[in-house]
Amino acid sequence: MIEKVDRMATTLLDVARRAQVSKTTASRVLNDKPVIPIAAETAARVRQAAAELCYSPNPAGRALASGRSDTLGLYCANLTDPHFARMLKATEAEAYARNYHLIVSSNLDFVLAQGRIDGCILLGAPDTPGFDTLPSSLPRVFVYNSPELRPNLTGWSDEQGMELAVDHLFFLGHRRLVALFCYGEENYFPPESERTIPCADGTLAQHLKVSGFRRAVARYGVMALELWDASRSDTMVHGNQVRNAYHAVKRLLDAGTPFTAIVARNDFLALGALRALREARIQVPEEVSVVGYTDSVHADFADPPLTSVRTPIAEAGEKAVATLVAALETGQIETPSTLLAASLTHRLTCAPARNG
Amino acid sequence: MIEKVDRMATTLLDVARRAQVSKTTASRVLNDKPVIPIAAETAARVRQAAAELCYSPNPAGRALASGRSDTLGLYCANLTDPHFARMLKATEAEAYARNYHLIVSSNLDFVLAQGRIDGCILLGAPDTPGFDTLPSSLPRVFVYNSPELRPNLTGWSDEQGMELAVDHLFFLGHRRLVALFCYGEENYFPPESERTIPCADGTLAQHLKVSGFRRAVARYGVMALELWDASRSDTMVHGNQVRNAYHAVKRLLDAGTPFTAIVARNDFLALGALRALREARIQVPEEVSVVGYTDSVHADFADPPLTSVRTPIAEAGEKAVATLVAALETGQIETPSTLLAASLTHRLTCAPARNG
DNA sequence: AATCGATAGGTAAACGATTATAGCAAGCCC
DNA sequence: GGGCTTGCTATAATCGTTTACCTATCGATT
Repeated sequence: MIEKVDRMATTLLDVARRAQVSKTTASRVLNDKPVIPIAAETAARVRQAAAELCYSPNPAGRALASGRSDTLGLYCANLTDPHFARMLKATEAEAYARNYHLIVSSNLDFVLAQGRIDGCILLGAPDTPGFDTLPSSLPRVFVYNSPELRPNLTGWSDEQGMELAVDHLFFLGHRRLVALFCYGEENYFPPESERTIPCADGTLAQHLKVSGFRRAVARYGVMALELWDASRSDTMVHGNQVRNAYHAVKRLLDAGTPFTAIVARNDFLALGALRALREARIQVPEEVSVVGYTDSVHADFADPPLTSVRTPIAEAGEKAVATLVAALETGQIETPSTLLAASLTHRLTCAPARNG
Repeated sequence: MIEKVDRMATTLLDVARRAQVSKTTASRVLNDKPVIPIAAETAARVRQAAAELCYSPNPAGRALASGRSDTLGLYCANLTDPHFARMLKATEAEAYARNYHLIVSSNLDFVLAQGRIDGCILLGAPDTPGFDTLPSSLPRVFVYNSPELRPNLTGWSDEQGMELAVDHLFFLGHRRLVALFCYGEENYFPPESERTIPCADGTLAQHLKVSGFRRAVARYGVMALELWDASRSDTMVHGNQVRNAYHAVKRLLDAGTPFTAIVARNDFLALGALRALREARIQVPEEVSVVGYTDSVHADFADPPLTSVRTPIAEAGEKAVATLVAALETGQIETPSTLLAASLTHRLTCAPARNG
């Protein structure tokens, strides 16, 4: 049996009594809402009483009366994703800086329960399963990779990110590039219709990266080989991706195909490539340059440390909070959209091409 | 200006009206609390009305009236710690399985605000700064490494974990062990008084690991060398730890000191050791075995994949939820304590000793 | 016919805030 | 001195629930 605990928490009434004023006055002082002027001396008395009693308002009472909770919801299907972890800290800090709280959950119902939050940040595209239950009056920001502006979006373009990688290699003199993607059978080049791979979180896994790579390659007119390895991009078994990429690159080397740089669709594939190169005694970056994608925790501990495209997910989280708060304070439901730029984290796997 | 949005949410009263009963009856049906018998036909009518209106109770109203929120708080100072991420998922799942919600935050005030949660799980020892503000009536579970049972603890012993590593190596025939710790100058052996290194989160960083190592080593009578590298254990600059361990092991090899296995205080130090061994063309595990600690995400992607002591943090999270829920349902404030066992995740860096 | 014990369900008072509205002085003008 | 500001404070309704307590009906028993 759960008993009603006698919490004996100090309430607004306690504060008011101690300060010899009414609840109204106490509330107004503490919320600093000078709709009506309040004598400085009175205000000081209230504040002191609150401090002495260690008063902190009951969130439930406040939410019920005011209709808002000063809380933002952050939904992410997979809380253990390190990519998400990077966003989390920045987002929370930004929310607190703006005097909002943040609820983090992978349970959509919880996040969206009536009145628990004033607005929400959702990792994933608007057509993610479950997002259709969003109350229409709830301000929202979707955070995901998108090549173009969409309603209520704060995101970045993986197309631009991939172009960045190719740009960098091109300017280092590389003219023979290999791209590592994952899909279907090795070296299987999927038809157009198959290139859009939906992820579990509703985002499109890599077709933006593919098109970004191709666009950049076409612009510079460099030679490019796409290696499609056997692991699905949406499998969570990253170890498999490392292994598959290792084998793909190994075979490429055995075949004697000439190339001076590798661009990978994610850091796991890049890790596999590094392993194959090391085994073949090919120096990175002196002989071959490698660029990963995502700038995950693994990039830093690769040997040598991996240069990687950094998706601006932390910045997206901050921006999403700012956007949401602005909307709430102006009473808007629709939020303006933003596209942030991916950047490149330079480590030790890129160098000028030798025979460039 | 924030305006009071006309949320038009369906309320209990709407349900009651539609089902032609009073709020009381509707509430009783929906909460399934048969303190008073209710006609099956009436209950069905209420449930149907609720379903038709997509009713979901307002958490604020419920919390205010009942004095509880069916929500547990999970506090962790650093949400981006991958070690914590591993716990998070399991904890959330366990909470939902028991019909509780989970609020995750690195903001203690938020977690502890009056009435927001019914109980809390706190990562860190009870003497962590800030924990002294916990309301005395709030059931709590501390999750941290402890060598012995303490009040309100759900944890594990790093002493036991370290012994496990030594056990394993001993049974594989290893008799000359090297332990990698981090503190002070390299090869500096700190006096007893300095061995207790408090971490940012209030836990004791490694003295349990040191004593666990020594105890096991003494039991088996094997040769042991402790390498204390220059990086502080509480620095978040893991890259430095990798580098320092690399240099420490490199120097050890250059000096020709004989050993057949390395035990590291964490996976970063083990990564550095692997690097030094590889550079010296020493085969792992054929010539030297290596055991890491924490079983972090990096262990899986090390080359070769690193055998590592797995701290039961995910299990601790689950257990903490179970403990807390049990306490809440019996109206207790104190929670029983549990010590879970660390285990060993076998990968590819351990093999029988050659000259064992 | 009065009483009683179930059973089924309603009334109304909390819970802790916010906030519209009313109230009360004092000062000022004509 | 009546009316109108201006400056402050109090009363009371409200938010959406839960829950202690009360009422009504009905058949069975005294």
